[in-house]
Parts: sequence; C-alpha cells; structure tokens
Amino acid sequence: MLKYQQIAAEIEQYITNQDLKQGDKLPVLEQLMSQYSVSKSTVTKALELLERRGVIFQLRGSGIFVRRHNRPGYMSLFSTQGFKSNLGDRVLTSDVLDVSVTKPSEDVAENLGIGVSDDVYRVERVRYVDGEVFCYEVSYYLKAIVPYLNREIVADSIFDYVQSALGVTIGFSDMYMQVGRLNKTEAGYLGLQTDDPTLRIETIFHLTNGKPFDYSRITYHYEHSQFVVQANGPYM
Amino acid sequence: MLKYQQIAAEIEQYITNQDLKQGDKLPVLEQLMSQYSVSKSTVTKALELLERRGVIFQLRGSGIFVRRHNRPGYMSLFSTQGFKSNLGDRVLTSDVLDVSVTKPSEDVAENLGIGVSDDVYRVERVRYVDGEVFCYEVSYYLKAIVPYLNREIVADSIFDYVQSALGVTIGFSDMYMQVGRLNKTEAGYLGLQTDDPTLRIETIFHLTNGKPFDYSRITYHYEHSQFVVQANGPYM
DNA sequence: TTGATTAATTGTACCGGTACAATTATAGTA
DNA sequence: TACTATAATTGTACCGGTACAATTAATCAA
Repeated sequence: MLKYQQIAAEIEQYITNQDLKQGDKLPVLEQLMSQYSVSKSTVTKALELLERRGVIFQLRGSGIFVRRHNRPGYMSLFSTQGFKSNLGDRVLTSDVLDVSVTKPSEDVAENLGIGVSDDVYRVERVRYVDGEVFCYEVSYYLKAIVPYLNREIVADSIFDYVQSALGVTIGFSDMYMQVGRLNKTEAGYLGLQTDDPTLRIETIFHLTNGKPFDYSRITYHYEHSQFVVQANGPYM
Repeated sequence: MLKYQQIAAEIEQYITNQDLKQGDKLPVLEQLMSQYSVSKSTVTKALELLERRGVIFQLRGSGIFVRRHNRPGYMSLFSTQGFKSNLGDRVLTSDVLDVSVTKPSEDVAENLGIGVSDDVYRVERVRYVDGEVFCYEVSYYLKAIVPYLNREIVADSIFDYVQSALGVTIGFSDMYMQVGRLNKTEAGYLGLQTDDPTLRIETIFHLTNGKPFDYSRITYHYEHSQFVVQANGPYM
C-alpha cells in the first residue's frame, strides 16, 4: 500500500475512533508531517484523497476539518467497489438467478466495446439489504478478463473476487441513471407492482487501461434506495 | 486564474478543437511541460483535475488518453454550478413562482444549520430545457450570505450572480437523492399525474468555510431527466 | 469595549529533483 | 515466425524547498 493511502486510512480511522463530527478540527499539516514522518507533499496527497471522498475539507489559513453528512441510511453513489464497502453494519445478501456464458446482444456488445461473437458472463441477481429487497441486477462481464465465475462467487462480492483473485483493478466507470416504471418481470423480483416507480442505473466499468470489462443494469426498489453524493466545489 | 487551472482549460479546449474521442492519445507529460513552460508538478495537477472531471485518464508507462462518455442527452450530476454550465447548446428557461424573504421551517433550518428566526430567501421555480418541463425547485438561501435577490436574477442563474456579484464561492455540497411519487402540487407544475414517478434531490451547498448557505429541493420530471456520473476507480 | 492594524498561523501553488513501476518497443533466440 | 529477454518510454510516488494568500490571534488606538 502506498504511503499516502496508508496515511489517509489512518487519518480516517482516527476520525472514526475519536468520533469526530462535522467541523471538528484535525491536527495541522506540520504535525501530521512529523507524526507520520513523511514530507509535506505526501500528507497533502493523503488529505486531497480524503477531501475528494468527502471525509474532510481544508481551509487555508485555518486548518483541516471533518466533513460529515448527517443522514443515516443513505448509501454513497460511488460504490465503484460494489456496495459491500458501503453498508456499515447492514447485511447484504443475494439471490443468484443466473450465471452463464453467452453471446452479448447488440446493445450489450456496444456498451462493452466488443463484437457479438465475443463471450461474456451473464449474471442475474436480486439483492437484499437486511433482508429487504434492494435491487434487481443484470450484468455482463467480458470472459476474456473474467474467465471464470460461479454461483458462490457471485453470491458474494464479484468485485472482491475479480480484484483479489484475478488482480484486475477498476480504472473508472460511467454511470447512467434514469427514473422510470417497472415492467412485469422487475416488479415480480422486487415484490412491487408493474408501473411502480424505479431508478435504473447502467454502469460501464473500465479497466485502468480504459477498456470496458463490465456492463451492468441495476433496477432499484424505490422505497429502499436512497443515495448521497458528496461533491466538491467548482473545479475540484 | 491559477496556472494549473489555465492549463487544464487549454488542454480541454484542445480536445474539443481537435475533436478527440475516447482513447485518443494526448501529448506526453514532458511535452506539455515545455509547451506551457511550467514544471512537471503543475502539469500533473492540471491533469489530475481533468481526470477527476472525467475528461482524461492517465496510464503509467503509456500516456494520457481522452475519456468520453458516449450518451448525448445525459446531464452530469455534478452541476454544482447550476445546470447552466452543463447544457451544451440546449436552452434553459425558468418560471419564477416565488422570491421572498421568510423564516425557515424547522427542517429547513436544520438543514441550513441555523435557527428558525434567521432570515432566508425562498425561491420557487419551474425550469425548462428547450421548452420542456425539466424540474420543479424550491430553494432557500441564507440572507446573511445572499442579502438580495429578485425575479430577474432568479430567472437566470442564481449561482452566476452569487459568485460574480457577491464573490461567494461554493466549497462543497451534499446531495441526497431518492425516488418517489409526485404529489398533486408537483404534478401540476410538471404537467404530470399525481403518483407518477419522480426523482427528488435535496442539496445542501456549503461555503468554503464549511457553512451551509443554500438548501434546495428539486423534483425532476422523470421523462426528461437523465444523469451521468463519471466516477474514478477505487480510491479515485 | 469596540474597531482597526499588525503579526502569527496554516494551507496552497509552484518549482525541480530522484527513484521507480507499468507499459511498449526493440533486439535476440529458437 | 513466435517467443523471450532487454531496453526505452512514460506516468506516479515521494522528497524538500520558496513564496504566498486566507484566516485567526494579538496589539494598539479611540
């Protein structure tokens, strides 16, 4: 693990341990430098990271302060890691409906930047948070990148597996969201009525080299899905 | 304007002018250094900025590449600047329903971190994109920060005014989103039926010193609101 | 006490450098 | 040709420094 990531993690841990709240002040830069025995730029980098993640904000001439949003139950939209990292003490479970190797439809191939003759894994799940239906998901993984999947892996976190077992790291992702009404199939899985409201999010996950390797469509249960996005000012 | 912001702007301009697409390669770091006559770290900072905004991605040992999402009509969710900056050639108009100074309700005061006796501006608008109803918005501004508003300012971009005329800069914002059904009032303004689906986003805008100064509730027309979020890998 | 002026604090911009890891190109070998 | 080992390319981590702007604290005058 890189130094600045390590320091960021420790600072975040410190905030948690001390139960610091919005506006509480952290040690000044110079102290953090000597405390962790690194240069100013390394501390700065760790702080930038935490700032981007909405953990702190920095105010020149004043100090470094804790930033906390105050609504429990809202999940961060940046669950690039899957939701697992984001749930706190809530429990995530899954019903696996399908894990199979197929050929992509045209629009799936389009989104993954491949041809319709390339193999993909199709994964279909219903996911629950603390036993309540949370979302219905269909996702496609490039078989060239993810050569093997089974029901056990898929029932847990696919991203954990892909990262730790395959060494595949996500570079970036594009999420497309829109609101609509449930169709019959979706309503069935989510325990709702046809035409009930829903949030649909399509995400294309790219490797660090910019190539897509996962395209997923998630249909959320509108009553159990609340998201928070912590954004940083104009140019950040 | 800071050097690294300036360089970021020029690089972005270059991408636009050359009509570069996803995966196209940019000049290497060293060339950018000499081209703009700045140090490596300044170029790096400019590139980091563009990376966070989803404009490029960098690949060590390989180069700097253009990143483009490929769905027209999707609006970036990070319209911290208001939507104006985000519309391209589409036209944004507003019906101003209310601009008045009032005392906040309890939950508004709570979200703004003030007391119920402090003055706030209440602004109520229906907003249109290319003539189609886009959203219904009610927002509250701390009068201590925004001492004056009128219908003309509000019909245009409030953020433009607040920033350029008052010199107020936004530090960060917390957005809370959820899906639900329209009530009668909202349905009326949006030209939809009661109980139709909708996306609601509450946003609390903070100054650079961390103090909230604007709390807004936006109710989106579900057929005309599509959002894209470009996220950056694990640790961003 | 109040208000203005000055000084101390503290983060940010920018420089220029070394070392290194990931990728890509090249040369060498079978 | 195809595969392997090596070298060149290219961005990232980290160091340590100067100058400066924004905030806050201290000082002084009214």
